[in-house]
Amino acid sequence: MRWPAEEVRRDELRSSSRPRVLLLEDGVAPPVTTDHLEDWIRVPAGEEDLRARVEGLRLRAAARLSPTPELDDDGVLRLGVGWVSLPPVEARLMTALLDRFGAVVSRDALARSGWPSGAPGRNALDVHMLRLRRRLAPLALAIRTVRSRGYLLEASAPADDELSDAAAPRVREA
Amino acid sequence: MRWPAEEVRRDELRSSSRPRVLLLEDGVAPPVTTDHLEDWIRVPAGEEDLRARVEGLRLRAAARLSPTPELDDDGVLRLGVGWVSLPPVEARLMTALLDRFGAVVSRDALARSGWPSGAPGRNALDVHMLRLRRRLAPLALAIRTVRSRGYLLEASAPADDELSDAAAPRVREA
DNA sequence: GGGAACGCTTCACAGTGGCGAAACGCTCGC
DNA sequence: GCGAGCGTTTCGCCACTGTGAAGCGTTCCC
Repeated sequence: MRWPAEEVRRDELRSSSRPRVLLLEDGVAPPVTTDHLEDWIRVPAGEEDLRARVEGLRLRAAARLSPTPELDDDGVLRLGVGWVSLPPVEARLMTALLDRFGAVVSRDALARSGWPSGAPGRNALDVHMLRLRRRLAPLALAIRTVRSRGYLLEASAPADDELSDAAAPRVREA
Repeated sequence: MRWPAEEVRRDELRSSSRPRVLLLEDGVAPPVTTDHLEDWIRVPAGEEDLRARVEGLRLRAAARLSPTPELDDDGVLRLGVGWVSLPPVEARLMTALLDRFGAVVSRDALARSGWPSGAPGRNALDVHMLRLRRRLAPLALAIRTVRSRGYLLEASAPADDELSDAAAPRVREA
C-alpha cells in the first residue's frame, strides 16, 4: 500500500491485526511504530528488497498465529511472553518433541533422547511425560498420546476441543 | 552493524536476544527472518530512514521486554522513578544479570563476575543472591532460580499475571 | 462374548542434592 | 565503637529423579 496516501486503509488493517507494508513516497518521513505487523520501504526500491520485506513480514505474521516454542540451552522453554524452566531429563525429552513438532515421536526415540547413556526403568518415561504435560499446560502446549506409536507435541487446542475429545475419533494410523 | 561482514556479531546478538539493524552493502540479498528484534536497511540510505529503523526497533524491543534497568558506575541501579544503591560485589553480580536480562546466567558466570580474582566459598554466592533479591524487590525486579542452571533477572510483575490467569488445578509434587 | 493381556495414566513413596535462609563472626571506614 | 559489607556455617525445605503399584480403557484370542 502507498503511504501516506492510503492512511485510512493502513488503520483498517492495523485494527484488524493484518500485516502490511507501507510504500513511502519520496520525501516522506518514515512512520515509527511498535506494531510487529507493519513494515515500510522507500520507493523506488529493488524488486528483491520489496520481496524480502513482504516475505519477512509474512513469516512473522505466521509465527504469531501459530507460535513455535523455543527451548534454549539453559532448559528455559519460551512461548510468547511466558516461560517455564525444564529440568535436565525433561529438557532433553522436549528437544526430541520440538525437533518433530506436530509429528509423532516414538517412545523409543524419546527414551534415547532423554537418557543417551541408557534408559532406567520403563515407567520412568511415562512419569516424565506426565510431568512434562503439567509443566507445559500454562504455556498452552499439549502432549497427545498416539497409542502404541508414541507422543505428539502441539499447541493446546481451546477448551471445547478437549471436551469433544471424549466422543471424538481417536487418532489412529491408517 | 554491517552485513554480511559482521555475521558473527549478528549471531551473538541474536542468541542473547538483543536488537540489531543490518546495513546491507550494495548488491547483497536481504536476509529474511522471523526475528522480531532484527531489521535491515540498504546503504546508502537517508539519515532519517536509518533513524526510523533504529527507533522502531528500539520501541519494539522495549515493548517486548519490560523497561530495562540501568546500573551506573557508582553502583546505583535505576528503574523508572526508583533507585537503589548496590555494594561492590552485588553491583558486579548485577552487571552479569543485566548483560543477559531475561535469560539464564549460570552460577559459575556469576561467581566469575562477582569475584574476578577468585571466588570465595561456595555459599557466598547464594547469600549474595538472597541479598540482591531483597534489594531489588522495591524496584519490582525479581531474580528467578532455574534449578541446576543458574539465575534469571526479570520484571517481577509478569509472574503474578501468570499465576492468576491459570485456572489450572493446583499442581503439586512430593 | 468374555476374559486375559496390553498400553497408558496417575499416584505414592524414597533417595539425593541444590538452594534458601538465618545466625554468627570478621574487617574496614567514619 | 559503630554500622555496613562480606564470608562461613548450619539447618531444613523442596525440586528432581526413579520405582512400585493401582486404575482403566483397548485389543487380542479362545
